[in-house]
Amino acid sequence: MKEIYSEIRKLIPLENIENTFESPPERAYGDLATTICFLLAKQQKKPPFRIAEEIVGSVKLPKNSLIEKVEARGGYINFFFNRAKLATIVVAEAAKKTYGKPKPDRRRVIVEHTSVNPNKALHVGHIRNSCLGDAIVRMLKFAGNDVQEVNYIDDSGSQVADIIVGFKVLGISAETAMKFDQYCGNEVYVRVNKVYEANPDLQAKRNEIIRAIENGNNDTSKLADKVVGKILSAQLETLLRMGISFDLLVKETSVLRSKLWDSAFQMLKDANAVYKEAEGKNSGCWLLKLSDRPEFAKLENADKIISRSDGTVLYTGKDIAYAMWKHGLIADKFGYSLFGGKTWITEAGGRKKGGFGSADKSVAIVDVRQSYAQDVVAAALSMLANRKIDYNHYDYGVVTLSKKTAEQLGFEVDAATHMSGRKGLFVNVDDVLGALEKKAYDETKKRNSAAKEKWLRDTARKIARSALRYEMIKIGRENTITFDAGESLRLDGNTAPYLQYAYARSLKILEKAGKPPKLAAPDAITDTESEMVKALMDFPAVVGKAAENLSTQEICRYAFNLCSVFNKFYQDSPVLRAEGKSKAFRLNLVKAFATTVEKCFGLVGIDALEKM
RNA sequence: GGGCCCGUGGCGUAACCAGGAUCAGCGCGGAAGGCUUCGGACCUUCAUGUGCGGGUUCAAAUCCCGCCGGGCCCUCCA
Repeated sequence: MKEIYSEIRKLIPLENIENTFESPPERAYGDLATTICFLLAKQQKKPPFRIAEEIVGSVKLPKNSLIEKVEARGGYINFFFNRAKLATIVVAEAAKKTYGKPKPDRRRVIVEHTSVNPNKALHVGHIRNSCLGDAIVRMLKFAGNDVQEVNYIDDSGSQVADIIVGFKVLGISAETAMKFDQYCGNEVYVRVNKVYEANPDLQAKRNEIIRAIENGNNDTSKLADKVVGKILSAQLETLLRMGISFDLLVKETSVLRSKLWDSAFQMLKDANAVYKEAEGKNSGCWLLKLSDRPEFAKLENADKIISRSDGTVLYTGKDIAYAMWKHGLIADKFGYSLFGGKTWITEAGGRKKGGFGSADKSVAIVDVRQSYAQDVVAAALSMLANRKIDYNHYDYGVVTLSKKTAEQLGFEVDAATHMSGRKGLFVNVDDVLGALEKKAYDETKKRNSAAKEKWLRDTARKIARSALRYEMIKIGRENTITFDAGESLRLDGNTAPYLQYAYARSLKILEKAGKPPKLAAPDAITDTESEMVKALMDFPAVVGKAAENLSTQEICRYAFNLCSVFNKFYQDSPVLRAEGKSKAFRLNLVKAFATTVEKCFGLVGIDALEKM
């Protein structure tokens, strides 16, 4: 690519011209365009088209240049390359492992995602978070960052207490043949909430249980720890089925029991960031001082309660302590132990261990409804540090259920509706994956009737999870997703299987061809070949921009376009039956395609299948 | 009272942040076609669209202001 840009620079020695390149909308307008004349028009007070004409008039093309023609058109300067030469350069570049890799950013980044209350199974809303988070982890790793993938376990909140109420107070059996997270979320939690409605006094019991869990070291807290562990394992099983796992699980009880909160609270007091309310309705509470900050000043009651009048701490308070740990603003008080595989968990009795926390940057994947709470955390950090804290709330829209799907679950609604764990109005990820896997299995078997059962299952599993992941991250993060059980089972059109299929086809060609011959410039180049080259040429810019914005959507869009161009190419340009230079070129083009698609897959978490 | 997000053909989305060249792309659904083919989870063609009103600009889906619809958030829940 550099080669191309430096050629242009030689012709048109203007500053910053590299940043003004874009793809022309139509092939008749050339292969690359610059918008620099529109910028110059403002400075020079001349119409853009005149400047373009002047510049083009002064250009003298050397012989044998990569650039064959330069044209002014409506203020744009369009470059026409020798397409065969350009193709050779691009294909050679794109086949390299390093193609598209940005300059490495070595900073340590903590990405927190999923963070589902450990009292239920993951539903389709939670999985949007996990899919985004895992893709962001992948993108940051690609960019060279040292990434810690963390899941925050809110094991001291009321939702866990509700389950314990069910077991301990209502005497619901803890034995079940169901997957344990589903049993607790679908059955126990819903039942307990029904009892609350009929018998509000029971809620006092819950508050007792919450306090016992916070204090730790008693029968109730031990039971809660055990139940949480079992639910958490079941949740992680679902995530593993999605191809997602963590480096660390941070339990909220650890924030309390390790005294991390106490230290954080003391630091907040020392920094004069909090005060105790002496009178009024908030008497006895500790509040975070936000009223003098411009982003909160307009609120009616700007200051935020972080500690209750009975001395217990609110969620936001614990979140502040946790954020301080993320950024190394506080000493690491956690003990750590292994929680299966390579995943660590914070544990009161665990050992001291360096290497966690103290990141240069953190990204919290949390849905948009918590923007205010996240702003409070960020504000607290800035009050405590004398440097800029790179704390990022990555927000995204929620997932709602379509009218039809809600009705299928037995609820009467007049439109798409929010999910509710309390009411039992939700769709579990396990169920969606199950249905997707079944469908993918049938489709795969149709095409590979002789294949082994194990391979079929494995392939179906990979198709299913890729499809679900892609569905969750291919659209803009600010959009609300309306989940429809029927609609989501599609495996054609703009879906992961479409991409996987294109990839599998390309590998088949390469496999049949044997070792690809050495790349040589073809004598001529067809339109579809040229479109392939153009798509491959766009890769570095797309990845660079997507990594900078942490935009999963841009990678998805690029990958879809690339595969779609490949399918067209595949349709009208035979590779194996081509001859001589053309065959050599096409094979290398296919190879470059496969390599680039693999990178896209790696970035967003789609499985690259050789066969499907 | 304050703040955030969304509004693009029947449905779902892209382009908006960093305004530009064309039929405003694409997928689903609808209509019509394509296997003497390296795998039809594919390809080709057609129909239908920027919520409303102003402003800025040579140029607005994009920026600014005001409406109208929908969703969300703003202290002892998480």
